[in-house]
Amino acid sequence: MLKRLPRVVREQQMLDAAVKVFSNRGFHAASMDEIAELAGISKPMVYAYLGAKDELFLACLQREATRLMEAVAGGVRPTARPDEQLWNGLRAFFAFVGAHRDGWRVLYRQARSEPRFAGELAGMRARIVEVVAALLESACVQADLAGRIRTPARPDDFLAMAYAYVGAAESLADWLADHEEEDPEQTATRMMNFVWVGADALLQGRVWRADRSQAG
Amino acid sequence: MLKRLPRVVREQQMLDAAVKVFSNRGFHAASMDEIAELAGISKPMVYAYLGAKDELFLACLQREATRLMEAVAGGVRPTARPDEQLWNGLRAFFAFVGAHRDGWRVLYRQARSEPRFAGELAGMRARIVEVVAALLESACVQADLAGRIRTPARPDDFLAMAYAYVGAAESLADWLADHEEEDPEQTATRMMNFVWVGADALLQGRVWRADRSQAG
DNA sequence: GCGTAACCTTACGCACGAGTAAGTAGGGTG
DNA sequence: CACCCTACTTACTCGTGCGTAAGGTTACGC
Repeated sequence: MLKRLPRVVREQQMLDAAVKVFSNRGFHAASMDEIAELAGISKPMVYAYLGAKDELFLACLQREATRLMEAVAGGVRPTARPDEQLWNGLRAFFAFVGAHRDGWRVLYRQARSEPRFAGELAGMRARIVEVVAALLESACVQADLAGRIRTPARPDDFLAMAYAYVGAAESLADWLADHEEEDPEQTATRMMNFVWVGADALLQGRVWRADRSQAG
Repeated sequence: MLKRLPRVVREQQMLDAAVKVFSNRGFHAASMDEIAELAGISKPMVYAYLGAKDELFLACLQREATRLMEAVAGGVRPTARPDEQLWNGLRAFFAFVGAHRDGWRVLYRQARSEPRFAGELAGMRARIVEVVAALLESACVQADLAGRIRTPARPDDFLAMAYAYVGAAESLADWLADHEEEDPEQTATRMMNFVWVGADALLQGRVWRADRSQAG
């Protein structure tokens, strides 16, 4: 009719449309017809290029996840101090989410609630948690050299802490995704305060216990 | 056939079954037939007692949310110190999630990803965030009386912090829901350390800034 | 200028699952 | 014992939406 476009271009248009529709409707309620229509193409083209609904969703997932990872990795200088690395990573992360709210909703909500894709996502997530845990450990080692550590931490503790931090970040990101007016930079600052001050205190061996308010 | 049971009993059986199926399959993929079968009853009974699929899901949501709220409220002594209140609340919260993993998955994942129910859930969540924010503020006032505060905090800061904490807790709870072996008590301890030590440091006016590692 | 391959369409089959109509059986009350 | 109300069933209708068969059209190589 109007324009005949090469495959690669159409594929991106389809993925754009799919991410939008999946984000707004949810995986099941999203219809292939609506995705096709929004992409300005007919349904069989979607099947021809990107396969059935599952495969299409996975393609969305992978594209968005890759973009996110690249954005974060691109924002971090590996030679910087741990807190600077964290700060730059968080800035890049929240900036990305702020700019790709639909993508984030697909990644974080849809993929998670569909048992079929939860595994795929859990894997990506686990990698991030490990990176954060490694960052914490490196910060800890650094602090140890400065002679500030009082409680030796076990690997599981780093992992659990990293899990909690990642969860907190996701939660803030999720909030950001639904609040058009929120500034990603400010969200990142909040997260950084939240994480670093707490982490620093923890790394100095301060521990909360049930019997008294604080020790260390 | 076998047993004729009073309505109230059947309703609970149906809700039990519905929570399980919604949790395992997701809202859309869950079929009324499967729910009915698992409840040991035929489909029209479900419609007769609890209405259409939407209403059934909402009924699940409300039952689980109410139970959760009651469990947490029952665990907290309002006269205790803020950190003790928090500790008891977290203990009750994680204990509940550990004991009702299916219910938690329905609340946290399904409701969230279905735009139709997201609003309902967001309301419940907002109430929790407000409670946590109030707890933080009361802790802050208490600290202020002790003359430890150096940076005056604005209401938005409490809210954002509360949001991050709630997100971290949800994230840990979500992890707990998927890990049969994890002990809820330990999860609560981790969260408490994470929250309280960080919060205490923040309340003492320690702030992270981009230019230097720390101030205060 | 003509084949052919890539791009693109309309129009359908078909399964699955929500919701219902119509009717059966048990147990309490007169 | 006749009544009736509540618990319960089988056996359907019908919409919705995934996936496809079969065919049309543009661009490009030779």
